[in-house]
Amino acid sequence: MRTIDPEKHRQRRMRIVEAAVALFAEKGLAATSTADICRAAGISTGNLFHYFASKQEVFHGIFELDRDEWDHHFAAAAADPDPWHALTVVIDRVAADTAHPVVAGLLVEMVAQSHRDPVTARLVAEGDARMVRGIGALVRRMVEAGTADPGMAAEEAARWVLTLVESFYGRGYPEPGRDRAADVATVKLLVARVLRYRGPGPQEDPDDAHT
Amino acid sequence: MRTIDPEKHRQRRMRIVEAAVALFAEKGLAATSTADICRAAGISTGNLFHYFASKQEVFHGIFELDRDEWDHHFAAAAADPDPWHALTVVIDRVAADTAHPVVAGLLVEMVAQSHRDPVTARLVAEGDARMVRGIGALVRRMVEAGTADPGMAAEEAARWVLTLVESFYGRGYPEPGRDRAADVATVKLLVARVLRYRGPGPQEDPDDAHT
DNA sequence: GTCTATATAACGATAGAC
DNA sequence: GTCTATCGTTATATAGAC
Repeated sequence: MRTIDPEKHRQRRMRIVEAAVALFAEKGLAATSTADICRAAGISTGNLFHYFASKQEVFHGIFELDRDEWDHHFAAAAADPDPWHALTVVIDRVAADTAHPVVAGLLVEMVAQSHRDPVTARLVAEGDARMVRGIGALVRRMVEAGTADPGMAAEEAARWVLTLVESFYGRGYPEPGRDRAADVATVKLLVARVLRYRGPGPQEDPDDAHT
Repeated sequence: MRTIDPEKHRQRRMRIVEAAVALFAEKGLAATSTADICRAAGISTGNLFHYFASKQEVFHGIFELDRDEWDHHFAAAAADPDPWHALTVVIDRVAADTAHPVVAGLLVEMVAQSHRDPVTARLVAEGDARMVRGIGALVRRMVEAGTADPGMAAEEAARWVLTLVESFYGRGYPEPGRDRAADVATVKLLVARVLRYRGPGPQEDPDDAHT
């Protein structure tokens, strides 16, 4: 067999993508040069184009990194007997991921590119659909168990949960007064309110009875 | 007096900024050339630099367009005797603004730039602070009137309201199944839940009593 | 104040040696 | 497969005519 390496080629590609991630996050797609990427990846200037036809293709490769990871997470969530607990684990994970400025910067760049590049738009749409599907399955289980009553379709409710969770992306400016752990707790509280969750678990403040 | 035109100069600047808005929204800051902006503004290639020292400065000029407008809106909101009604007007306004793809594209570009340019970060922070202050004042009035009980400080609650409202920015991909009018209604519903609003007005579904 | 012309540098992508 | 060299283009910003 002469066909040399279907796997090694893929690994080389991913190595370039991983080197590009930090640059795209810091400077954006347009302001990052292919020479920058090659330098960060430890390859020579033009060698990138043996693995990708264009700079955009490198950017699109980023989405593959996310995909397998979240498929795995939602498989674990489906195996969790308590759907509310599984949802809090998902929220914690997004919060932990976006605590890295690189991830936060990359996510806003992805969304910005989604507004102008159809391929990126499709990849973002697929990523969102995966999140909505995964969260929606958890919401459905809560509704069927009678612990939540969002008053709308499960996947519709999941989209609004995702909106609250996306507040972790941040706005790019420092917010010294904010405590991330407190924000995570608040998101869980507000998600419970949005889903009208009333099952077991820390869904509302102890001093809930007001006047 | 020889000093010719403090006002005409300002108008010329704003004309250039307005021409640049659509380009920044469509292609992003880095991918938009100053020659593009000059062509759109109807001036010759280098003439832009008589009004702005750099392309970034043109981008920063965009924020001035927003500022006066929202100061005006929140002054009107403060004069509204019903704070919940005033809040729904604010929500309607953001929804209407972001219905334009240009505005939506521009907002995500602003947030993306905020992650890498300190000046933009400050301008975005000031804009957010203005929104939080305005919405927070309305929340405080509801709390004092006893019609809302968010269980947190008014400006903290306002930040979460803003998070829900920002879902109107969109994600850049078409969502054919979505109805914008329905989304606006849902945001108002969820804002009511987040604030635990129980005053007069359409704050919850008629079929609220579940089982 | 507005124009044309251009300095200087860097870009993405390709070609061909090894 | 990886390298060096480079093509052709385009960028921001400036200089100087009018």
